[in-house]
Amino acid sequence: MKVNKFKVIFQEIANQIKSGDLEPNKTLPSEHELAEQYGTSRETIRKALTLLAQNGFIQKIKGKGSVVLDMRKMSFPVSGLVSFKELAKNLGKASKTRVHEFGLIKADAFLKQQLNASSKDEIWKVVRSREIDGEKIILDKDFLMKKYIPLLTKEVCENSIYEYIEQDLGLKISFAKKEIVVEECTDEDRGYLDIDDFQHIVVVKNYVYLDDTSLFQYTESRHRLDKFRFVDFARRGH
Amino acid sequence: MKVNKFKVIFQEIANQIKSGDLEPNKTLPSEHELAEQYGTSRETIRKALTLLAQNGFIQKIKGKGSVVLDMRKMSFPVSGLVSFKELAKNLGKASKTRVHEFGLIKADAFLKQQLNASSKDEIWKVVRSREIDGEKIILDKDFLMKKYIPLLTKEVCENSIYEYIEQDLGLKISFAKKEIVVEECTDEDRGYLDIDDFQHIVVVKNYVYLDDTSLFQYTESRHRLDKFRFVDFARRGH
DNA sequence: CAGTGGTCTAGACCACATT
DNA sequence: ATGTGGTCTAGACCACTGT
Repeated sequence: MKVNKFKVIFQEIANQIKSGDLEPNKTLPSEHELAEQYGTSRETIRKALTLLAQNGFIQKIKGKGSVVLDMRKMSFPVSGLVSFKELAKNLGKASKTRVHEFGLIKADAFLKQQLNASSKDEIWKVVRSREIDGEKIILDKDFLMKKYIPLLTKEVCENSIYEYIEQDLGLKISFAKKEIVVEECTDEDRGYLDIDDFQHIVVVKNYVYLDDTSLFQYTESRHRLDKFRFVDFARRGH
Repeated sequence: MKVNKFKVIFQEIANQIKSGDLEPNKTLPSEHELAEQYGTSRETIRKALTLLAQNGFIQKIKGKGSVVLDMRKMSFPVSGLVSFKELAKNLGKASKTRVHEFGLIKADAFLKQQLNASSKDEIWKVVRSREIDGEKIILDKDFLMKKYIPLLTKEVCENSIYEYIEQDLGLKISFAKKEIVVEECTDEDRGYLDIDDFQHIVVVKNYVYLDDTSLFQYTESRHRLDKFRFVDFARRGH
């Protein structure tokens, strides 16, 4: 495993903040002091602190120092690019995944557009429902290019597709375009989820790319209205 | 105005990508070449490229180079921390703002919690509707601490509160916690917006902080279901 | 092999806040 | 005046990709 000093320092300080070991509204040691403590150069410390600032852990104030932000008020952002398994683990709730559809299909017009696929591309289609605290509230529809994922099994889909792709296939999931909209419920939604009387459903559309910029997955994550929650930390671009 | 080499380089390359001058899927000149071109050190070039990567303009690939991503497919993220005026300008649509409520109030229980306010804190309350293409579809409810914004006028609210805060007051809006949920429509929503038959409304809650980490604003931006759209660019686990 | 980006260093100068 | 973070430099070594 590759070690990066600045990532290690980022993690250590992040953990100290999460555990409350470093208290909100207090300042960290100065960059100079940290450089001495960790036996690195100041620029390396600065890379770690930049990561902390980007993730909402600290605020750097010129002339003063790096102030620890109150993460409780932040109720941590899960906005990025996380699999359901990782998310459920963070939430610490009982969750259950059911695979309703699983197989290889040809790209139709819709998928050709979403995935930049050609007519002869084969695509894995997976439909899964997610049950949290006894209610089926999320429907995940995944479409993965066979070109990049040659083999997929139902067992993998019951666990975590991302875990399989990253750990077993050694591919690197890198970035995604994410879009959140509200649509009318479909019969499919009503069939697989506990929709109650809701007429609409929140749809999170993801276009997911690998390391080498190839688009390999299109995903629709359909959330029951009342259970949807998206938390983000944003900085203002100056 | 302060000039930062790496920000200038970031802007220049970003503009070249936006204009199509630099084509998608081609690589930028190497960091070494760019350093020569701009007459800077390589680390400075790297800061600019890091910004480009974080904002979805390029993908850096070890051993190969920095590949220009296809921003058309990305249909520009407006996820961050932007005022409605900035957003409307980006969209290029006809928009109109109406101020329905404007005044100073005392912090009630709800606001005390949202803004960490005490009983004697005074708070500006502003309620505005936003009309786009002839339809009133967004209701913005703003609460600002008088402690940080001593004076506010109706005219400012009709233009842009952020512009006033940043340009006239010289305060720096720095970061925000953002939360997106769906709620049931209130009578207030129906009164000020063209809600049609929708039962629910998308609510974006913002807790906005200044430069010195003080929480100065709580905002609810209430969007009609069918017109809501949130686009984001996300990178996986740094 | 040469060329690329990734990490790290030791030092410099600046702008800002506090004393 | 001192200490803080912000920017920038010139160079080093590494890991990865292509030929």
